[in-house]
Amino acid sequence: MTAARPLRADALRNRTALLAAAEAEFASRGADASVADIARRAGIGKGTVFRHFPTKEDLLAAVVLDRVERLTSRARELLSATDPAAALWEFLAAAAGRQQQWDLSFLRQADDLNETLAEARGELFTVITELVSRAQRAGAVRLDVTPADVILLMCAPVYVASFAPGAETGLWRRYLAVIIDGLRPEGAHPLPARDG
Amino acid sequence: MTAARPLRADALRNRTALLAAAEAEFASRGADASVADIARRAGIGKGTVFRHFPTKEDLLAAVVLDRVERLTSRARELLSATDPAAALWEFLAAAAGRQQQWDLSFLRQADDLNETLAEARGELFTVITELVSRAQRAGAVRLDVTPADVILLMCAPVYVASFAPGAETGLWRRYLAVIIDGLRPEGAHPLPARDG
Amino acid sequence: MTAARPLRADALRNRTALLAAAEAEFASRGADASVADIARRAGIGKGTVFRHFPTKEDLLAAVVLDRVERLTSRARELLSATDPAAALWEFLAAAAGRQQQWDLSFLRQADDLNETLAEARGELFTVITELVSRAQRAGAVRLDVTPADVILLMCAPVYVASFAPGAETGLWRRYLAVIIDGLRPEGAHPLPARDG
Amino acid sequence: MTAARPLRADALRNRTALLAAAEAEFASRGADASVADIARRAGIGKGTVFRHFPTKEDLLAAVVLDRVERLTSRARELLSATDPAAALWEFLAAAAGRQQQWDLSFLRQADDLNETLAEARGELFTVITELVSRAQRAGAVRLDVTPADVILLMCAPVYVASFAPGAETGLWRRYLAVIIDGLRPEGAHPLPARDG
DNA sequence: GATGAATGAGTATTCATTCAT
DNA sequence: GATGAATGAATACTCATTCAT
Repeated sequence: MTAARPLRADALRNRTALLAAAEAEFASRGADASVADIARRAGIGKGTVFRHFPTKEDLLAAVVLDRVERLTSRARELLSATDPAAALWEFLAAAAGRQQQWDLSFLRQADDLNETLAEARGELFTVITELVSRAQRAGAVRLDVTPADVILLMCAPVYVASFAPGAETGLWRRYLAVIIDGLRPEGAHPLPARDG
Repeated sequence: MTAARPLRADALRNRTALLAAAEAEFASRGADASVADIARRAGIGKGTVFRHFPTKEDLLAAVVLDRVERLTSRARELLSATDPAAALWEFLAAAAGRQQQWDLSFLRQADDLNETLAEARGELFTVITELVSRAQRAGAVRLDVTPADVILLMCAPVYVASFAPGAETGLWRRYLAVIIDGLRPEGAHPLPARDG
Repeated sequence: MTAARPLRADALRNRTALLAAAEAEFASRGADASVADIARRAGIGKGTVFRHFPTKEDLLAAVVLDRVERLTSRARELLSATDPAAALWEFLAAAAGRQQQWDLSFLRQADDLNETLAEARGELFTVITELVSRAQRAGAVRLDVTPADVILLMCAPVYVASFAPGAETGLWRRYLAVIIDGLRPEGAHPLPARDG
Repeated sequence: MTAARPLRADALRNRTALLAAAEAEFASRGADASVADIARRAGIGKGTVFRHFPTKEDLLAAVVLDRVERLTSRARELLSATDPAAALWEFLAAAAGRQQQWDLSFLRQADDLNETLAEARGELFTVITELVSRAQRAGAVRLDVTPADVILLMCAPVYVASFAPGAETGLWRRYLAVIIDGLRPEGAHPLPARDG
C-alpha cells in the first residue's frame, strides 16, 4: 500500500508538503478547496498535484485516510489503558482535537469512496466499538447507546464550537464534556424509539 | 433601502416564490445551489433574483433571516408555556426539525454577514436566553451552561445525524435526547475551564 | 426543430457569427479547434458559446448539420435537372467546393453523434442514391459502383488537393475530373471483390 | 548533427523501439498520440524520447521519414519490373497498404517541416515521376496527368475508405481501382484548366 | 546516457453577475 | 419591472517539455 517503490527524495518532500497543504486547505475551505490553491500553498506546481494523485478526490481521500489511520492507532493504544472510561473520554478528545475545524464528512458517502479508505474506516469502527463496549461493561457509558452513536456524536463538539464567534480555541472541550455527561448512565432518560 | 416602499403585488409574489425556492434549493444542495436553479424553481428569471437580492449571499442571508425569525417567534410562544423544562426541550426539537438536512452554518461568519441578520440573531439569542434561564431556575438545566452554549449545541443533532448512512429520518431525535441528558443537572460533571 | 422561440435579435446575430467562426476554425484546425479560439474569432465571450451549444461537440454537430442540409437541398434541386450525368457531376463539384479544406469526417462515427444529424445524413444519402441511380440508368456511371461508393469518393478531391503545396485553389477540380472518369462505364475494369 | 557519431548499442536499440512504438501509436491515435504513451509502449522513459528527438514533431517527422524511405525503395525496385503499368499499379497499392489507417498528412505542411524530410520526399517524387513516365510511355496512363497528380491521388483510397462504417479492411482496393481507371487513357475526358 | 518528477500553458465547462431588450 | 443573453473569472485536468537525480 505505502510500499511500491520508495519515492525519490524530492518527490517525497513534495508529497509531504502537498498532503500538509491539502489538509490545511480542506480544513478551512472544505472539500471545495481548489487544487490550484493547494498547490500554491504547498509551493509546487499544479501538475505535480495530479502526478501524485490522479484526481482531486483521490487527494482528499489520501488526506482523510491519513487522519483516519492516525486516529485508529491512537484508539488502539487506548485499548490497553487501565481505566476504560478515561480511555474513551480521552479518545473522544483526541478525535475532536485532531479534526480541529474540520469534520468527518468523508465518512458520509461511505460507498462511492476509495476502497482502502472504506477499509480504514472499518478498522476504526472496530476499534471504537471495542472502546465503547469496554466502557459500557465498566458501567461508565449508558447501555442504550451504540458504538455507532458514539462515532457520530464525537464529531459534534468541534462542529458546534466552530460556530462560536471569536474562535475561542478550546471551546470544543466544553461541548465534549456536555456530551460525555449525556453518555453516562447516571441521570439517563430513555432514548426515543428509532426511525420515528 | 431595507424598509423602503411597499412592493408591487407581482413583485411580492415573486419575492415569496423566490424565498421558498431558495430555501428548498439551499436545503438540498447546500450553499452551492446555483442561482439559475433557484430561479427556475421559483418560475422567475435569473435577472429578477438579482433585482430582489443584489448578491447570492444576500439571498442566502434572507432565507436564513426568515428561518431565524420563525424560530424566534416559536421560541417566544414557548416562553409562556407552563413547564419551562418541557418548553426548552420542545424548542430544541423545533430548531432541529426546522433545519432538517440543513445546518446553521450561516451563523458561522457572524461578523461579515448582513446587519439585519445579526440583529435577528441577537433577538433569537435574547429569547433563548430567557428560555434557558427559566429552565435553569426550574432546576431542569445545569447551571454551568450558558444560553450561548445551548444555542450552539442545538445545531448538533441534525448535523451529526446527517452523517449516518441510509438517511434514517428521525435519527436526530436520538442525539438530541443524549444532549438533553447532558444538559440536565443530574449526574453533571464540572465543565472544563474556558479557553484552555 | 429550428422553431422553438424566435431568438432575440442580438442572440441571433451572435449565433450566426458563432457558427461562421466555428465552421472556419474547424475547417482549418480540424475538430481540435479550441472553443476559446472560436469565441475570439466570433467576437463573443467563451460563455456565450456554451449558452448556444452546451457542448463543443454539439457545436460541431450544428456546423456539420448546417453543411449537410445545404448540401442536401442542392442535391434535391439537381434531381430535376434534365441531364442526369451533368447533374451528378455538378453535385460532386458542389460537395467538394462546399467543404473547401474540410472533410466529411463527421460522417465517420455515424452512431454516437447527434440524432438529428444522423437523420440529416440519412436524407442526404437518400437523395444522392437517387442522383446516382439516375446517372446509372442514363448510362453515365458504371454499374458496379454503389451510391455509397460515390459518397465516399466525393470527399477525396478536396482532401487530396489539400496536400498540394502553395494552395492552388481550384486544384480539386482536376482530381474530381480524374475520379469522374474513373466512375464512367467506358474503359472500366472490374473492381476487386469486396472485403479482400 | 544529422550524420554524427554512431549511437551506442543500447541507444540504437532504444531508438529502434521508439520509432516502432511511435509509428504504431501515431497510426492508431493520429498525430495527437501522447509522448507518454509512446514511451511506455517503447518501454523507455519519457526523457529518453526527448533525448533522441528534441520535439514531438521531430519524432513524427522521423517516423514519416522512415515510411517515405521505405516507400521510395519499394518504388525503386519496381522501376526494374518488366510491365510498367503493372509496376505503377502495384506501387499505388503498396503506398495505400502501407499507410493503412494512417494518412500522408505529414506531407501537408511541406514547407515548415524538417529539411531531411523534404529531401526524402523529393527523392520519392523523383522515383515516382519515373514510374509514371514509364507507364505513360507504355500507354497505360493518360498523358494529361503529372507525377505530382499521381502522388496526391495515391493518398485518396485509404482516406476515403476510412470513412466507411464497419471497418471493411480491404475497401481501399475498391477505390484504388476506380482511381486507376480514372488514370487510364481509355475514356479519358480532358481535365479542366489549372488554377480555375 | 536514462529516468521520471516537476512544471505551467492550454482545454472544456460552470456560474455569479451585468445589461440590452 | 422582468427577462434571459452575454460575460469572464474560476475549476479540474492533460500534456509537451525541462531538469535534478
